[in-house]
Amino acid sequence: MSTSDTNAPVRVRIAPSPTGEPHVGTAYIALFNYLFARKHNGTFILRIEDTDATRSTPEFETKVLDALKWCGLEWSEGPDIGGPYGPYRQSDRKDMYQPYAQELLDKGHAFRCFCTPERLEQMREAQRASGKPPKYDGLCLHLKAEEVTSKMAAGESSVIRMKIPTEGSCDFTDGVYGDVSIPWDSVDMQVLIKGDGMPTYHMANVIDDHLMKITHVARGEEWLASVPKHILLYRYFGWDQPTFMHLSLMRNADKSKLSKRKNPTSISYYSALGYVPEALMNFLGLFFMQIAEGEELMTMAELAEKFDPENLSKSGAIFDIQKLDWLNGRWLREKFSEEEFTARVLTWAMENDRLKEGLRLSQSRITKLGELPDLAGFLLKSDLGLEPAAFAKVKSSPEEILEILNTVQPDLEKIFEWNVESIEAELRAIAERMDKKLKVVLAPLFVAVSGSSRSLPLFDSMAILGRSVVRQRLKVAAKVVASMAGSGK
RNA sequence: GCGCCCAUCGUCUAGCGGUCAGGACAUCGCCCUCUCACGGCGAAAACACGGGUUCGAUUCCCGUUGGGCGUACCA
Repeated sequence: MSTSDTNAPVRVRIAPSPTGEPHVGTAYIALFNYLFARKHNGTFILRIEDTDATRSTPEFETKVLDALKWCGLEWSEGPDIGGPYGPYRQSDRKDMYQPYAQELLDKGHAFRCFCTPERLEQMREAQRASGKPPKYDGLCLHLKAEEVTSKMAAGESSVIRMKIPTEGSCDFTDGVYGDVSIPWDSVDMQVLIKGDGMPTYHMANVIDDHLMKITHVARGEEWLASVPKHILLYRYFGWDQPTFMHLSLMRNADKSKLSKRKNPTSISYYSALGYVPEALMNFLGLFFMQIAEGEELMTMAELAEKFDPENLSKSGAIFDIQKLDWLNGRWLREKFSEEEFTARVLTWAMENDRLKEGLRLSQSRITKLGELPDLAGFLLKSDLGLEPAAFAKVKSSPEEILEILNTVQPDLEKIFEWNVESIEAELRAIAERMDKKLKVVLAPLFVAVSGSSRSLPLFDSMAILGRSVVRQRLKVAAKVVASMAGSGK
């Protein structure tokens, strides 16, 4: 199988999907691509993968772009600045995928499938029950052309699936993992075009990478098992395939894939706490080079210099916040002049209007300016240092507080757009559902979020802090209260 | 369950047949010092297990165990 011309100019991309808070894992993969491009005098591009119309939002897209810019990872082509291979947002490319899907249909490499999600679910359930791997059973594989047209004419919803070889295996060389062999019978007949006409990741990704002349696809290890589908598509289209490089995933302390449930994963969480982007990039960059001995404090330029994509670790590294802390501290005291440091602090305090909003909310609540740190300081603190005593003024029992915290946490995750109104609406709904007065539900939240019962308005505070910081504070509070519940208040 | 992948101090790692298994973070101790940090010095701390191959395995091969990812009309 041919791969891209090794003399072609290097073009790499970061392809985030705007379906949630910008993730440090995205920054990690983006940094790799960015450094790779720099190393090879190549081009680093940004493409928005918003083919999941139900979860993607323009707000998240803006946040992703902002977060990546905050990291200092600048792209040469992207949805915000355009470029010769645009558009760079897959939803804007929707119509481009149809002819390719038709081509596969015409060549017999793909077929229409009219199975309902319900049937597919039942099918998988049955397969699982009988100990077989869940896989499309091929019901629509041999529909006659007339059947397809009549079903289409009848307005039946359909998807397009790709055909997969039944024997042998897909062998390929990964830039990180080396030779990999995956049997075809473990590969499912992947949906290429969804019922809503949008392509799936697999389809859009291959077509866009080809059209955008991407030479190296560097992405998370979670995609390794999908490579056969992608390679097969390149073959079906008769295109050269790029070089694949799968990066081991960053892990939670328990070694599972880094997730917000177990760890703060939002880039905005780290910026809110006062980590500087240089330190975060320095920290993430350390995973892409082998420092046997010597200085680990590095600027982006030094990272690019020492970057070594040839010899990457294949096992996932735990996101070690203590090492990040150490690096961040060193950046603060060694890399910044007094002036630079002061400027950074001011910029940070004003980020997201944190300080400005805090002052606005404080004005009517203080008699002396000196009360500000106590009243609004929680908006700037990285750690509340919460102790059981902080809950003294909350009338509920520790058990009830814990119940409230544990109910609120998952429900706040459901909030689509994080703002004062949506937070208030959700919390009122929770109180109603729990059949408690609003103030009863809110009382422990004031303490969890601000560290005190005397505080700024809760909904505003939560909006200013941002969902990732609030998530973490609720988690910490639950832990503190749980320890009280055990020993009596 | 099935497929793929991974495996050195608590954590990140160096090692690519012969090393007292090196460094960094964290931890602990000492020094510096008006406190706390910073900084300096030092300590403790690892080759998952079992078979091979070899004069010799952390290193190469095979198993076992453990872990991860995937198994969607999500990416």
